[in-house]
Amino acid sequence: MDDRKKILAVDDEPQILRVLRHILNAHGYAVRAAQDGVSALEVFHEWRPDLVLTDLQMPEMDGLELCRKLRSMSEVPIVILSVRNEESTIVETLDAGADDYVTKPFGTNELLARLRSAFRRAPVKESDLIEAGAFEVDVSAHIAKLDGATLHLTPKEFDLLVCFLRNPDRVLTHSFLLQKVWGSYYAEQTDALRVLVGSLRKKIEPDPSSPQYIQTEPWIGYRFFA
Amino acid sequence: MDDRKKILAVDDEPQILRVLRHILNAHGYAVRAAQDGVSALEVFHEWRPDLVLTDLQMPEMDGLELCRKLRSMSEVPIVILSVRNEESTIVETLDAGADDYVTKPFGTNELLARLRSAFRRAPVKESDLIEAGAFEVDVSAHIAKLDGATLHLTPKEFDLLVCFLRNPDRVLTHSFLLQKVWGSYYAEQTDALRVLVGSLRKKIEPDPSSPQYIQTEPWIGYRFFA
DNA sequence: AAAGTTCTATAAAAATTTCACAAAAATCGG
DNA sequence: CCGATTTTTGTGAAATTTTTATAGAACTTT
Repeated sequence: MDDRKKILAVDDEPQILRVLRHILNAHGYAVRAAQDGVSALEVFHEWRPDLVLTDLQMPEMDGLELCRKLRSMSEVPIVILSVRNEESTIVETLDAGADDYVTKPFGTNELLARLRSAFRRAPVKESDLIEAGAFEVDVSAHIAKLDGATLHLTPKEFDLLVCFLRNPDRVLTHSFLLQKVWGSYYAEQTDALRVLVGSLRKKIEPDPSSPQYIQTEPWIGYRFFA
Repeated sequence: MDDRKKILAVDDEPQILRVLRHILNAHGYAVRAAQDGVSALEVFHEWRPDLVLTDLQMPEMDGLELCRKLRSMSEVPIVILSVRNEESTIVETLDAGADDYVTKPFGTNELLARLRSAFRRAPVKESDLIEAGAFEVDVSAHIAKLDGATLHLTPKEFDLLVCFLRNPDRVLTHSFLLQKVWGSYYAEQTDALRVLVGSLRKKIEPDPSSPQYIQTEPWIGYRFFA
């Protein structure tokens, strides 16, 4: 069995892809390549890489868009490799969910060290199937059931529920939830969080006005009991 | 309750620390500073920051050593901020467990974006358990139990209890408690402290009128016995 | 156009502070 | 040492502040 870590490299220039493949292979990674965002997503679904290393400038779907798409469905580590070094681009990309940003031309050893770092802090492959109490959730398939009945949740509601199911009993602060569900923390979004909690309660609580699963901890956040 | 994220900034130049403190405060972080690795570790233990932002070159204990020490005891996110930009230094530092490496002079917005990114992928704060007598408190999960039964405490009551549990058997002055629970000392707040002690007693004392855990030391403060 | 998300306004709830007054503790003059 | 006086403490309840819930409008995305 091949237990090498799997890296999906995305760049529109075949030459760069060749170089990357060579370097990464030489350091014990399994590599697959894609030349644009759309095909990158296809490979991602089919191959389930452990990390995505991508350029920004690409036809079909650029790196920023790819980043957002990936983040909406996965916590896979994403490292950007780009010639663009304007601060605004870097900020925008990191806020879109990228984990690191390396500018070309890149030092091979630094790139490898940054990849190791990205792998190190990657979430331990969380099981796709979560069962807790009457809940049953398949994360990658985006299916959530309560007492066997399918819940029809929007993407954000789904993310929020997963977040709760993975951290039961403990208080989850507003900022933690904002970060996990929205990807970054902006205090102004606490309104959106309240609304989201409200709509999730409507779908899972027998009596939303006296919640049994999602309890509010005033001033701090919310606490979930399965 | 202050739910700002706590950043420990470490640099031997006071001027840089001032700038960092200013920037980070302005963006909603709570900041504490240290000028060398040894005092950084002390602050870390006492304050439990959510992230450590450190320079490499420092007296007493340099950034690399600090990084290793921190990693041996915690998964706190570490971001390095250094003038040194040789690839070998970056590689060495990242491999010592740093999560990101930003070179000085730094773009403020990029630094902030990299901090957001580091926060985003930070693991759930490791639990910080205090057990004393019949009390069992997990500070980061905000769970407090007495004889196995969950206590339903408000944020200030919780903070006060933690304060007592961390300083058992000795007299805690009013001003000390005000400082710890309210974050600052205003003499007018002694009323609030009295009321708070009263409401905590109601929740933890078998007989609040003759307290066994929280004893008052007239003219001085309170003393807690687990 | 439909679905999802965010924003806004308002009412309700929760926590905190202030306040009044009785009880307890210390101070002080005798 | 003792009682009067002063200061501090405990406590209930009102007042204040802050946070939360929620409906519906506005905005975005698909």
